[in-house]
Amino acid sequence: MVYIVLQRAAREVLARTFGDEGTELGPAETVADLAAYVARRETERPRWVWDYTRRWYPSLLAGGVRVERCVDLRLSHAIMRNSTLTAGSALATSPRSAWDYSLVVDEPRVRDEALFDFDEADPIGEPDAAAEFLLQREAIAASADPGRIGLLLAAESAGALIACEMKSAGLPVDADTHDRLLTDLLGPRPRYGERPAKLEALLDVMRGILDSNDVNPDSPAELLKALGRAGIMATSTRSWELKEIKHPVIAPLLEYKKLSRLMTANGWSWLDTWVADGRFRPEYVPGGVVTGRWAASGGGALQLPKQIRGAVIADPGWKFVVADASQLEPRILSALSADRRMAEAGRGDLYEGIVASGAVKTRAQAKIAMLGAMYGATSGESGRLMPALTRAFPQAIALVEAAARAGENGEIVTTRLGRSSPLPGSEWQAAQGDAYGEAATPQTAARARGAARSWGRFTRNFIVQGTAAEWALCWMAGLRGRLWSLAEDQALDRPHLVFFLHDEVIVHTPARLAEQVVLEVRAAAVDAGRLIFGAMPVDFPVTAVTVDNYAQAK
DNA sequence: TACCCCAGCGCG
DNA sequence: AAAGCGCGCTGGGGTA
Repeated sequence: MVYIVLQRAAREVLARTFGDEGTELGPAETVADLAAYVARRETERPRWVWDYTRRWYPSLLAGGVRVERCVDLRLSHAIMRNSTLTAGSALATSPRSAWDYSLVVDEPRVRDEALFDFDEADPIGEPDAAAEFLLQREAIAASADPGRIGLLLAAESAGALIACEMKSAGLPVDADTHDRLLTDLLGPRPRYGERPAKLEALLDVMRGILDSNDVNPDSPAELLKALGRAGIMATSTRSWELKEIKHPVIAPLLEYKKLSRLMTANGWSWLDTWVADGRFRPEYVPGGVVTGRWAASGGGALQLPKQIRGAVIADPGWKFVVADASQLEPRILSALSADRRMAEAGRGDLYEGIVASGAVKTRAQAKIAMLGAMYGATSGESGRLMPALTRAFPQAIALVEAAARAGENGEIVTTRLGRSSPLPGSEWQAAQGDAYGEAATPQTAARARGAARSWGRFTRNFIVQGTAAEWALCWMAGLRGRLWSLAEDQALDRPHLVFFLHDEVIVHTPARLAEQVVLEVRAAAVDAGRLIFGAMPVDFPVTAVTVDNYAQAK
């Protein structure tokens, strides 16, 4: 494997080539035309090593240059700084440096988005990418499990490439259809600052029932008061609480809230702001969530409501292949814990399998029980089902229980591939101290216990959600390679990823290749399971459908 | 005016 | 069903 480390200098880019052993191959090169250089050396199939993919790759993509693989030094650094698999390495024990700052929200240098669009060196000074690269290679080599951490870093870096490519391609959104969907539900687009007809009509109905002409349903505090005056003693205006109340105003109010939400979050102004040239281009943020899931910013990409998915329409002659990993997190749990009985139950529909095992009576119960096991439910139906689930699958439940105990004790937990949880913050530590200190009271003890359990629920879920995120990254990285091989056209004329949502992807593909894409999506899922869990016989079935618009996928 | 926090709800 | 995990966005309402 050849690694080419790119480094911004004052006016140009410096490229240094390294071999597997960390030995430098040949002299450093000064690069004037980066896109041309990368395109030329990409034929060697190197790993491009750079500080931050989002800083380098968009301009390459804009120049028509796609790369197969990279090392994102900042994302890799963030993982190895915390991972129990690299604890004790020079990287993990060194003081915080520039390599630690990019993912810290409060860090002033990243507040300025322009920094990343800027094709020049950071005026504050460029950290030495080659030195960091060698430090990382050393940490991987000395790791307790180089294979796992290496796979995680490769998958994370592939994710960084995919995030840029998806933004570059964009998700196709049809403005006219979006407008029609809104008009059907809300009435025609109102003038700025006005409510659409449907909301206005519902408001009239509510005001009539409440006998109040100035109630503002958009203000929870005001609404609560108005409900109180009408004799409705709710403690909040949350929909699920209102649903339990029998009163004529509830039905129009719930409908108002639903439609109002659509209007504000994904209405006309959403389209104006976030969709341009028929494409929705959110900023995906790999590693943006503490568990390793992606975050996104700009238009709420990961919350695209079902109501408007019909406006996500494939180009003429193209299709969407919408694929999601069925029941991913419980399957991850059975693989992580090597619980063969749960793996057996997951041969087909996992929840039906749990019913067949005799643990619970209905599919709905199986689902609630599994969610409770992974989230740490203690009460309600979910809590009541736990003992039966534990009897049926002791090995799987023991794994999440151990993770919960670790968190309650303030310890770290680690995913399958090596992403470790953060330590609880100083407030948490202080609360634990208060429970035993001289000033301890029943109140401080209860607060400490509550905080401990809460952190335990976090670590319990961390290993499952985090390992599921690793699976999804491996799935998507493998799929990206497979899609690329399906055609010989220009990048955007080949099948390509346009959307990712934790356990679901959308591929935009020429219609003639859709059937093949479905096969690749499934094959990539099989690969991902093998890569991460080896011979452990856990199935990761994928539901994949070929559609013209996103709403047609269930 | 510019921020910050909260309540509420969308997604997995 | 409304207890338990992780997010981002909006409008309201407060403070500086």
